[in-house]
Amino acid sequence: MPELPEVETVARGLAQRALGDVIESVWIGEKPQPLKSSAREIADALEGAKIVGVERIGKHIVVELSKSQNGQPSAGSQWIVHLGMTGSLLIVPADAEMAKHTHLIARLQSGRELRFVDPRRFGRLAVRQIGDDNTWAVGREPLEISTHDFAALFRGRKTPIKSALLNQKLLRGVGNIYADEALHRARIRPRRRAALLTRAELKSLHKHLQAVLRQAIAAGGSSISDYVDVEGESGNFQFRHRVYGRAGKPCRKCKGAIKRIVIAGRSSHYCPHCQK
DNA sequence: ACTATGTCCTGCGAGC
DNA sequence: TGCTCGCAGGACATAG
Repeated sequence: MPELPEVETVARGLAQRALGDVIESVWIGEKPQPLKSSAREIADALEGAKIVGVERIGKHIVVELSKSQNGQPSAGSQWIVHLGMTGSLLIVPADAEMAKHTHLIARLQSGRELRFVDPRRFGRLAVRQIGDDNTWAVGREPLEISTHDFAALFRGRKTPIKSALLNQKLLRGVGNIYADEALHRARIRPRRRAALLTRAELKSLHKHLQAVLRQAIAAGGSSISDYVDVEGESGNFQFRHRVYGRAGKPCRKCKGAIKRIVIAGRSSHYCPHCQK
């Protein structure tokens, strides 16, 4: 499922392949749509707009749009895409077959199409004008936060460290896979109360979280479920998972069995020997 | 203010 | 083989 590294991969791919292209027209599917803004608002913002930037904020892809009306550049807007669990943004030839669960098609001036496909419909699409409230962009970026600020996030929190890592209001972009992987690398059990971690443990967690996210980005993300990048390519980081999805399998460090437990309704994987 | 839990949604795999 | 059932989980709503 798309977490920070996967969303970063998609955003980079989109920037590489679609920057400067113009959206000529937009088709949005019927049925309950995975939309935050209305279909009308989205179509109005996208049609005739040039893609002038793509960035990632947490798990959101932000597509910067620019329109000119009567030669005058109008105020910029942003198309915000959250992939949910199973969403993908794909750039395909216009004659490519339409995949099941395609919810939006943006026809590009270059002749290609940008399509949003999401079987489980946990994904969300929205548009906003520059200057609109951006209260959705809360939380700190895990790859930018200092060790000191990172440690401060967990002060006084009784919740398990695993849950705290998943809380997007604290850190944005960390999901179930990378929370488990970072905790294993930092040798911390997922159920430990966040506030009770030692300074050394928090320092280690900060270091390993950043490292695992960077390695995953370099590997094009983890293709669990149906994650693929804009060209439909899978990532490779799933082969380097040490705990996620490896319940019962031997720990790569100590050979003991990886355990699976449920924390706040989320599956959590760890090594009882290596993690304290 | 914080924490815990239920809900959404569909595909897939286990089990019979 | 063909069916049912439970699980997967990010964000949000709701309850405590």
